Amino acid sequence: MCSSPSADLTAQAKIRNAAIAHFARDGFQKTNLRAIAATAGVSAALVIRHFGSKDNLRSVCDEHVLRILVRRARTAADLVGVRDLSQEYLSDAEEYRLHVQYMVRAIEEDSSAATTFVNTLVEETEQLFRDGIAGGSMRQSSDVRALAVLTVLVSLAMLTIAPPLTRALGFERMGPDVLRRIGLPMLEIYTHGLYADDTMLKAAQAAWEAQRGDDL
Amino acid sequence: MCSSPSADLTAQAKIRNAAIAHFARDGFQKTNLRAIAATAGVSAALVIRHFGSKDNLRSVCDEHVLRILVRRARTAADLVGVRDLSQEYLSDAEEYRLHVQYMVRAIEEDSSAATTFVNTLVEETEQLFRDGIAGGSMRQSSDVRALAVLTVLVSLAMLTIAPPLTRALGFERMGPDVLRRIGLPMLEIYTHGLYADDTMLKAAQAAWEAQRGDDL
DNA sequence: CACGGTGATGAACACACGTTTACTATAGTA
DNA sequence: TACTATAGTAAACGTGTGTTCATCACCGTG
Repeated sequence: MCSSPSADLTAQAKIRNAAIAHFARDGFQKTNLRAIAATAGVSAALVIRHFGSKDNLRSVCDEHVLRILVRRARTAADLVGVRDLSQEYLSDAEEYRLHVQYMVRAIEEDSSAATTFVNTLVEETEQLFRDGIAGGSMRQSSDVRALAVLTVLVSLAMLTIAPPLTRALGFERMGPDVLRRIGLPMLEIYTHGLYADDTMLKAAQAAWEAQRGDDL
Repeated sequence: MCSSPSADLTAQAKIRNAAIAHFARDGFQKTNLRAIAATAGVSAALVIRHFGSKDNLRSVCDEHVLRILVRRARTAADLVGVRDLSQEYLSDAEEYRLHVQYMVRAIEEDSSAATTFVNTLVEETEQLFRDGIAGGSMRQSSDVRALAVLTVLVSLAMLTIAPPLTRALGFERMGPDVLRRIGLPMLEIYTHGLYADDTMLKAAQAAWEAQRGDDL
């Protein structure tokens, strides 16, 4: 694929890829142009020359990653939630992980690309759920849209577990092993649930009803 | 409580509270000392005078928030995952939300306080699960530790849903309404599961087994 | 009153970093 | 060859920001 370290790409592409890597790993703020230029093997001035400004470079990276991920999301929409994302993740580790990481950073910073990406995921997931419910492979839900948002949220959270969480699992760094370890319980919950009965659910429903009464 | 805007606290406390608010809202990098000083109603130099450096100010804030949250986590450990955290969240909105937000930022930046906080939560949750399983209120699990990490992860993710996700739900900003809307599906999943049968689980187990074979 | 010690300040310093500028080199082309 | 466009660079500039410095303004105490 195009994951070759620094092939004979155009300088623009090399800079863009370096920027994506840095933004994904360290965030937009912490990354400085000179670092991007260094990994791209060019001068800092050239970055500006080609992209105008750091902000515009971010926009270009946003669009680039967004296009790749959305295409992938659409083609891979034959399985649900954890399964599709984590399978993708496990299959093409490096590049995919980078792009997902990038997009999560974008979500944290609330860029417009993030909105598009999230909306696509949610839309795709919701449709998947409606089909699954109609087809009988999934349980009925009181709020399919909220369910879709929730599963997207959980999937994204799982794919980018923060270091403290991974260490709590006994791993040093995030990786396929971590995902396998934590994906199984997720699927168990998705198939069997977590509680033995519905007392928690009933209690929460009651509490929230009562509180809604208080509020208004 | 101590949530009075700018009572006759000592200057140190005012600065610390202002710093916590800014760090939680904008992150450590983006907030500058002069902004903190402004909301605290003092000069930037005084911040340094009292705390030595911005980094040390962060450490003090870390410990402060950590102490409060850990105490709260221990006393509130009578319910599980979503329930306890979100109930807490809904009951004492402002301050608690601020502290949770702060800690999530700390987790993102992998500070030592975040590690302590996460470990406490996971430990507490795991014990809760073991008790629940023994007592019959919760289902058996193949990996209780991973389950604990997962539920902590999900709870934290839910409490800090990013703007794009909340907008996908039709809300403008995160708040109690969002939490109620997304908490119910979470509890439904926790009690009934998501899938109608265990084909997904079986398939994933098989796929991961096969892939493990490939890897080694 | 004098006088240290403490809380507080504005101005200046130092550095990091995004950006600009002046300049070089290479290559296609009339 | 001369000209223009393109790709590239090093060095300088300007700004934001963490930090230091010299200096007040108190205030309790001898």
